[in-house]
Amino acid sequence: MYDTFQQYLDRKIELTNEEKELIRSVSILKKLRKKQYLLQEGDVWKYHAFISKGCMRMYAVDDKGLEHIIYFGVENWWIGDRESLLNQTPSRLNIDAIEDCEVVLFTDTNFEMICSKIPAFGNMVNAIISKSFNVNQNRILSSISKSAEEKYLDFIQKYADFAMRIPQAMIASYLGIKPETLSRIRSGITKK
Amino acid sequence: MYDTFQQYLDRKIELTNEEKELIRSVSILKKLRKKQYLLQEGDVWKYHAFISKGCMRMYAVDDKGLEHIIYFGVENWWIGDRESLLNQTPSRLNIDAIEDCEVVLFTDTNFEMICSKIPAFGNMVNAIISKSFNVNQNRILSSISKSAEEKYLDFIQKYADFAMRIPQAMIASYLGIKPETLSRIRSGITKK
DNA sequence: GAAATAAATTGATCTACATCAAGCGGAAAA
DNA sequence: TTTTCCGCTTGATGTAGATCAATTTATTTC
Repeated sequence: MYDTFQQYLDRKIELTNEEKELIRSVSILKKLRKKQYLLQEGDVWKYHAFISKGCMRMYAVDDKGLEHIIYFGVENWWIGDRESLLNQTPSRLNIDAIEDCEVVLFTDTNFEMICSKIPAFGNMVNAIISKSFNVNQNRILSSISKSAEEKYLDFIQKYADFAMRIPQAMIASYLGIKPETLSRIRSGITKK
Repeated sequence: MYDTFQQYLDRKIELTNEEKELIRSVSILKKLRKKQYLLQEGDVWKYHAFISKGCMRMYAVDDKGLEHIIYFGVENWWIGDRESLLNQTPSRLNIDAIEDCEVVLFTDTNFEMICSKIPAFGNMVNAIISKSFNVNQNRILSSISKSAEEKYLDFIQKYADFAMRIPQAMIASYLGIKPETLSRIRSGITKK
């Protein structure tokens, strides 16, 4: 279960065996069944979570009870509510498993300890955050400037490797459109 | 001109006089007239920019020539294209001055040097990036889940301190709606 | 492998927002 | 002062996407 994470690390940075062991020693392995929550609205998020297997989503539920997905994560991606973690405030978000999943968790304290003891690790983390920032900025641009069809085409191109693992209704939610609309867009595309 | 930045630093972190001097010694002061570019599409962004006076915007221009504003910055905010900076690729974005502005620039090299020589500064930068990440994530949620009117009300509440300095058409662009629509929303609100 | 449940499609209609176009008021230029 | 421009408003109409509702097609579950 830890293998995927170790391989991920090996691809990103060079570590001594002691460093590897340090990281491993504070890791927490967790399995999640499909539909199981990793984080539930109202709870305070305390971790840094690496997905070693499966597919997850992070979403908010509005006053009308509608779900709005703001993030998907699969193998080798990180997931979590950084806002709740940073401010130690109850999360307004939910994270749950779209498929049976395995995750590697680090408490924030341990994670910070690793970052400071192993600079390469800290740098890797900063790089990931920077990249995520850019991804979000591009998504904002897309959301204010593109049509539903363009957003969908961008999505399946950008996330080609896992897009087919995600139910259409969830993709629609992520794009901010209705499932019916996405269905029509798809049938429109295949006709072309 | 440098005062605003120095005061900003003093509010955020404690520095020795030597450290202050180090930072100051590599700072670049720049004045911008209204409408002047700080970054133009196609150029590679090389800096970290702090706005000490005025109001700026960052935006993309689409194939139809329409501008889409993805960010506003005022006094005490940072601005820049982190994607272009990180990858050293030509920027797809423009940054220009909405009012006459003053900015404090640091080349990326000097900025990294400061971050590593003055850990408190580096930590401050990481905190800013984390916060920006959260801001962007909230904006994504808003954009996929709220009506035009809700987005506008959120905007003027969140950015009450400078919202009135920004032309309505630009606010509309930022929200991903048309100026006519925003005008109608506003007249609808005041009637209530 | 049938029954039950959930996901996706399809049609009819509705609405929020866009588009096109004209006009107004206020600031800047001449 | 007049002229020009620009930001904003207002009206008439168009349209992308939403809503409501009925089926069909997959997936679970027993």
